Amino acid sequence: MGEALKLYNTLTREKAEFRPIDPENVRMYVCGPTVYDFAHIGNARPVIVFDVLFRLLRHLYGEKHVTYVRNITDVDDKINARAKRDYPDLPLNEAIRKVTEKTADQFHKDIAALGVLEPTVEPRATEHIDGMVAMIQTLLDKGNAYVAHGAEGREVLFDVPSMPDYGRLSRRNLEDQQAGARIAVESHKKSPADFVLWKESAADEPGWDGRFTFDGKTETINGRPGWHIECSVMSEKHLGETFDIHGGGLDLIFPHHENEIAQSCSAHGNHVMANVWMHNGFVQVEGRKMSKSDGNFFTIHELLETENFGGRKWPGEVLRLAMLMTHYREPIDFSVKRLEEAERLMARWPSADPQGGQVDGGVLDALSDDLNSVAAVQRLHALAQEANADAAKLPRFAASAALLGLLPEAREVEVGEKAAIEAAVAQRLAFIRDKNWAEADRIRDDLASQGIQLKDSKNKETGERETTWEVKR
RNA sequence: GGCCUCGUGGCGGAGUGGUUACGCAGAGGACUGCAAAUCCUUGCACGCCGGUUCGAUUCCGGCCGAGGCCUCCA
Repeated sequence: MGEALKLYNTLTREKAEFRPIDPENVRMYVCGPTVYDFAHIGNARPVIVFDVLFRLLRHLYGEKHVTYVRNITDVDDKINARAKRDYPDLPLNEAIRKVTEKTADQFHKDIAALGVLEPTVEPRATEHIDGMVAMIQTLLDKGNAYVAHGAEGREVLFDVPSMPDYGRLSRRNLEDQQAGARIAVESHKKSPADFVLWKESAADEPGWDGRFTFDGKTETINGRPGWHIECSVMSEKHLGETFDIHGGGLDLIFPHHENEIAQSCSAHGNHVMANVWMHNGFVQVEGRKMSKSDGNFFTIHELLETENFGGRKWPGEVLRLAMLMTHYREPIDFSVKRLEEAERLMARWPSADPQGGQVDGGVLDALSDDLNSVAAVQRLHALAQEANADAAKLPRFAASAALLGLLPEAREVEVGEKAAIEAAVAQRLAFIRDKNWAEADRIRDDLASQGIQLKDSKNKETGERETTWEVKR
């Protein structure tokens, strides 16, 4: 038996053994994209990291015993702005639907190319408006929320001081934050840290009828939800009030995850939303965080399909491997050199069928140590070399690579094609015997352009040249 | 100003109180008509200053540097 799974928990800042609440149903929630624009490679990182964790959990607890929820945020003011810009002639709701559908489709296409499995559930914010209204009402009823008049209409705000544990995840103490911080003073808030749960919409903004009872009266506020409430509602709906793992990028610790905890725990009257909180580090460009607001980003799509990065396109599996060559909590400096190294490494890996193969214990132990994909990849590379030398070791390599989602998919070679290749190889050997190098090399180049890699060696006994071949990915 | 993370050779990165992984790239060699692949050999490091210690890259303290969060953000 291998090592027990250990995970680093942002809540405790310690690595500890993972014990699921219910091994029959291990539950994980990861914050997904806001669909208003192409996802960049920094957005891809949590998707890949938690995909590896998802695969590992399925391996450890069984495919049917893991529920992975990754949401799609399709309510957001950035989406509204994009809709107005891109479809000025359409009614707003229609324009918004166009933006979110198009962007979500692109996202799915992009991450599929990165070898990411579909989550068990992929809920959308717009499908959970009723749940949000209900949770907000609960917070109003319990005295954790209040209604105030902001600059753009009425707002339902979360009353941060009503939550004694607030700041536990991010280790912030609100008083100490104030000095030097860029917090805009908004006088309608009782406390500067209070955040929006529901915001009244103007006529040209999308809105839903939220019926709330507060201050002894019931009113309908046509509005839209704040960013944080959706995750509290969707995680509760699909995973329950308390679940095992909540993940996302480092920048979500505060305020997003802190606020989720405040909402969920206040609404549920408990102290734990998720037992383990995991956060991945950033993808950086020249030592700086890659972000849309700074404009220093590359989209997944342009890496896959254009020649904007390093003057060429990059296969999804190379991007995935490049990502896994650094531990998920460390920053990654994204560079051409890094992608090239990943590609070189992978080029030496055999392709094989993972069916029936046993996952290597070393790979499993590495992943079990807080998802140490670096050590896992190194072990995988060693397994690849063993498999290259001894075909009996192929299944182990293949099964291990599949656990990381890095299994090279060999192109199927049909019987007819195989015969043609072998004929060409024989013909080339004949040309070589005649020292007709030009023709021999032409065949070699020809096959290479079809993705067939030739490997020459010398027979030890006879001294004759022998040529084997394989399908390159 | 508050809070957090990090600092190992060209790059990616392990690890340990005392023999300094490993991979990639580089160099040299074997093999080859030339390549590719493969094999062998090889150079290069632990941010700085103190302390503890027989001995510290590893423990403690300080410093310097980098990055992040405190505003939308994976």
